[in-house]
Order: sequence, then structure tokens, then C-alpha cells
Amino acid sequence: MTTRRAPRLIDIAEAVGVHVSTVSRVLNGDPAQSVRPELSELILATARQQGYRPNALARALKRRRTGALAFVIPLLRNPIWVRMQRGALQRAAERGYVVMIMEEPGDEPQPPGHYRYLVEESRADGLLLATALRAPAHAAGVPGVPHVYVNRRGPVRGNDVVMDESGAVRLFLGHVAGQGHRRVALIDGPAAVDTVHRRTLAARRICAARGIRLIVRHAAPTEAGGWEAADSLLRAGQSPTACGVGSLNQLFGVMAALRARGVGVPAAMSVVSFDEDECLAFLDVPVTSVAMPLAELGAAAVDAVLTRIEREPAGDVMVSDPMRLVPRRSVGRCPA
Amino acid sequence: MTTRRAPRLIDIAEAVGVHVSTVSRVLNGDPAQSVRPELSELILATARQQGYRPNALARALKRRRTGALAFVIPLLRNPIWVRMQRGALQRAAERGYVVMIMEEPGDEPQPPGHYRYLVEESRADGLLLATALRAPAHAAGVPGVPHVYVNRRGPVRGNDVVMDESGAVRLFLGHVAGQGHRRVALIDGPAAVDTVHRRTLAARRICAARGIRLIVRHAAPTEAGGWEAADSLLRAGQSPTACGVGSLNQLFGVMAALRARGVGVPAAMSVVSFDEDECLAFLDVPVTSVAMPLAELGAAAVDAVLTRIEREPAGDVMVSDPMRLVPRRSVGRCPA
DNA sequence: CTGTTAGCGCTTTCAT
DNA sequence: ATGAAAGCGCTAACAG
Repeated sequence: MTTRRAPRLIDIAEAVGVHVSTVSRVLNGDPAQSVRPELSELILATARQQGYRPNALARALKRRRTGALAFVIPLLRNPIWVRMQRGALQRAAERGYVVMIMEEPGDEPQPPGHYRYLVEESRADGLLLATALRAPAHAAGVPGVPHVYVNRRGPVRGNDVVMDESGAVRLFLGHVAGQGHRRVALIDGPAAVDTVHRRTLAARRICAARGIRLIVRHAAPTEAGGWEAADSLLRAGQSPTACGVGSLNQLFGVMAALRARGVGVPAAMSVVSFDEDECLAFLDVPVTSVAMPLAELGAAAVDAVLTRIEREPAGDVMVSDPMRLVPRRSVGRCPA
Repeated sequence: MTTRRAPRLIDIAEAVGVHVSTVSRVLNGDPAQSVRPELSELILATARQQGYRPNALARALKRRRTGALAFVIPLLRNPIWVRMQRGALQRAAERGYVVMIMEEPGDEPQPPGHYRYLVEESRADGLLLATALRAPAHAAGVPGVPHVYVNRRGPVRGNDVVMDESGAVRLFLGHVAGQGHRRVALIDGPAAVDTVHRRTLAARRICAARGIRLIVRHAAPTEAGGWEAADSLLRAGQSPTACGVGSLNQLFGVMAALRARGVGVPAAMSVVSFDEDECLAFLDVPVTSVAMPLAELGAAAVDAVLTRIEREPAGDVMVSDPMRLVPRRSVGRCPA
């Protein structure tokens, strides 16, 4: 593996017999000053022939812009993150940026400020943060660094890119209420997760308005967490007849607990997942879900950091792409 | 958000009243020449107080090393990648590198050479490739760029970091053979995926040696792929009594197909997954799996690119950390 | 139209 | 023990 030296601007300048700045102008398509077309052609051809690639380091050092974004995601197995990543990756590529995905190294999420070093060391121009919690340790934010919070709101308004969780909850409640359910549960992650917070708030408001009895259970965003929450619900004997579940991992636990206790789905309990995933269609009881515009969220987040990097005025954004209910077989009429 | 300028070496040099080179030496702990301890203290203190962070760009430009690695993973929902990522991230951090995770933008994997631009543009020092296929389009490799293939072998030997797939298959076959099974199926991804290739090869060899009848089915690495493969197996009427499944997503499809056809697990068919995941314990029939050392693979891959970046002699590596069979309830004795 | 010049922030000989 | 100077590869005024 002969790691040969990459061709530089000066190499192609010498080959053509002009100054580097001329080459730079041509290669950057500088519209200000024009270059003799034939020379331009020659430079372009030589660059191509030498396999020239601009050194991102040198360029970034000069331009004071790295052309990279850092996307910090929690260490969760939940597939929603890959969909968001995909949206972000694509939009960033369209806008000439690369995105480096940083995963939280441990199980305890670092406060968002932990990642400012990426910008301070000029490794990235801005931060996409999907890890903020509603917790004192996270209240400091990331002052002085271009950033947005993705799918979670930060400690203060102004840099949030989120989806319409309340709309998702309304979709869920409308669907089960339409089947006659009047006692409903929401099993979701820790209240410190902003997405969860907004879902529970919306659920309380909507249920109050529609005269639906609501029970909320917070649990770890894992299979075991879902199991415990569902189990405690059943033990408490307040048995709701329909239940929304915040994440795919919890859903597996919920379905297992219901199965273990002999609670039929949807005969005795209707279930809806707030994460859509292909695998839901293949479970022993295929599970109805609310599909959210995750790729669009990722793309919108990229747009949002970029406007901040470019120091243009910006505010919170709520992704308005449609979400939809994916009906499968886990929802039925309310038992008498 | 007042994006204030980051402190530079020269800022702290001026504050202390020394030359930048002195500050650089102190901050880098240069062992060659010594600096007056009190001065050293002062410099360190000032740097800390100013919140100095070295500009990775400038440093990299000078050192001709970026301190970054790019890890290219396929766009799959399979959770094995997050485990590998975790291992890689941690090891890289220990060794002073950051890793940027690149996900394939589309569904068709790019040939590995597509990513050489990351090194050529000095965005990364080396490549971790988890996307190579056994296909003519991928045969070119990535000459001239430090790289390793992770969990897949490249077009030529010498840069591969893999796990003992053959050992995993042996674990599976030993387990089911121990339960009396003599007709076994392997449902796995496309043969162009090297991991799949090695598993099928091992399965054929071991089955031949042990007098086990083997049927192999290749399918898309998705729920639907698993469904079709299992279904075609049942339709063909050659009904094996045990079956290994290459990926978690396929597994959902396989279980669904078996359920749909009324084939009891494990009564009529024993099933083993080659991906371990927590959710397996919560399925209607908890599924036995082979757990592989994925985090160790990620870490080993980082070590491997780094030796290549440092131009030290290096060869293929097989991660030797133990794998284990996780027994659950999807394997039973061979029916009479 | 094209060349000259001056850095971006840092490391690293080479002097002193 | 510390300073001076050169330069990594590129861009962007400013000249001519």
C-alpha cells in the first residue's frame, strides 16, 4: 500500500505553468474575475488527470469553516435514530457538508455542553444535539456554539427542531376513542426526556377535553422497562383498555407482559406504538403505530444549524410533514 | 448567541509574555527540551483559564494527521452496528482519535473506493469499511489509503478484521445436533455479503462432517426476506427441523412465516438467531441466539487501522474474544 | 485576466 | 531554557 502524496494546488499550477491563485480561482469557479477559457480548460483537465482533491484542512483553516456538522445521538438501539440520520446525511450532502455522527460513549448522557469541544477545536461548524434532558445538569446549554436540539427541546427556547408530538398523541387517542375506549394508558420513557414530556402533557390535555381517563407510566426505554410498566398497570387493577407505548424497545416488553398475564391483544387491550418500524408487521400480533416524519426532522435540523452557522436570524422549528397512523391488528373495539 | 473567537496559542503567549513556541512546547508536554517549572505552571494556568483548545485544523495541517477515523456502515436497521460502533468509539477515544460514522446514503452500497475522498481531502486518516461486497464492482479495493474491512473481508486478504463466523456456526450446529436434529436450514443474507459467505461455507463443511443434511436459503436482510425464505422452505416440503437465521430483521420474518403456517417453535422447528439482542427474550417464543463479540470487533478494527496509519506491518485479524450461545426457548428436541 | 502577498493557527527545526 | 523563522495547503485582497 504505497500511500502516495496527494496532489496539491501547486502541483497542478506548476504542471500548467501558472500561479496557484489562478488554479484556485478556476477550481472554485470564482465568478468575480474571469479566466481565459482555454487556460481554464487546461487547468480543469490537469486537475482531473492528477486526481486533485482540495485539502479540506487547509481550506477550512483559511475559510474558518470546516464544512462538517456533528450529530450527537444517545446510545439507544432504537431505530428511529437511523431514519433521522439518513435525513440529516442527505440534506447535509446537498448543502456541501459532511456530518459526523457522535454516539454517547456511556449510558449516562453527557450534558450538551460536553460536545462544544468539537466546535472549539474546529472539528465541526455546528452541533445537532439529540441528547438533552430536562435536568439541572443540562440547563447550561451550549452558549457561543451554533447548535440545535433535535427531537428534544433544549433548556431555553430558540434552538429546537421537533415534531408534532401532540399531533401524534391526538392521532393515537382519536383512533382508540373511535373504537370506544375510555380508559387509556400511556407507557413511555423517563419524564426527563422532553419528547416524553410533551407527549404526556398532550395526552393529559386531550384526555381531559374528551373525558377519557388517562394513566401515565414512565419507565426505562428498554424492553424490561416496558415490561415492568405494563405489569404494574395490570397489577394496579385499574386496567385501561388501550395503551400507547413510547418506544419500540418498550413495546416488546409491553407485549410480553400482556401475553404473560393472559391479556389478549386487541381483545382485552388495544396497543399502539409511537415508533413505526417494519418489524411491527411481523409480531405475533401485528402492532398499529404512529409513523412520524423522522427523515424530514433530520433534514430540517441540518437546515436549522446551517442558518445559525451563517448567523442568520432563526427560531424554533416544528417539522410539519404529515404523520400517519399505520393500522395493523393490535387495536380493536373496547370490550364491554 | 455571541460566537466569540476561540483563544489561540498566541493569545495565551501574549498574556504570559512568552513566545508561541514555548507555549506549544508546554501544552504538548514536549519531553525533548525542558521549560522552567514556574513558567510552565503559569502557561498551563493561563491556558486553562482562557479555556484554550488547540485548533485541530491547524494542528492537523502541520502534523499531516487529522486525528480522525471514518467508519462506513451500511444503511441497515440491524442493531449489531451500534454495538460495533460503541467498541470503535471507545477504543478510538482511548487512543486520541475521534471517529466519524458515515452511513451509506442510499440502499445500494457504494464500492469501498467511494470513500477514499475522506482521506484524500484530509478529513480522516483512515477508513473502517463495513460495506464491502463480494462483487466485481467492489474488487478494486482502496489502494493507497489506510483502511481495514470490518466484519467483512475485502477483495484481497491483508486488511480484514473479522469474527469467527465458523465458530458461531459450529456453536449453532452443535447445539441443535445435541438435540437430535439432522435436517438443518440456514436462512441468511445475500451470498455477496462476506459474512454470509463464510457462514454458509462453514455450515456446509461442518454438516458434511457430521452427517447433517443442510439447506441454505439466501434472502434480503429484511423481515420480508426472512419471511419469503422460510415460506419457500416450508413450501418445498423438505422441512428441516432446525434453522439458523443470519440477522435479527430476517428473524422476525422467519418467526412470522412459521407462525402463519402453523409450524410450532420449537415443537416442529427449532430456531437460532445469529444476532443477539435483548428483544429476543420478549418475543412470543423467546429466541435462542449466538452472541458475538461485536464491541471487541469494533475496537480491534480501530487498532488495526491505526497500525496501518502508522505504517507498521500488519495483517488480517480475527477477533478471538469468546462468543456464546444464549439459550432461550426456541430450541427443542428433534420431533420424532 | 493573472501574479503577488499575506496570512489561517499550529509545530518544529535551528539558533541563541 | 527560550525565541526566531519557516511552512503545512489553501484563499482572498490587492496589484498590475
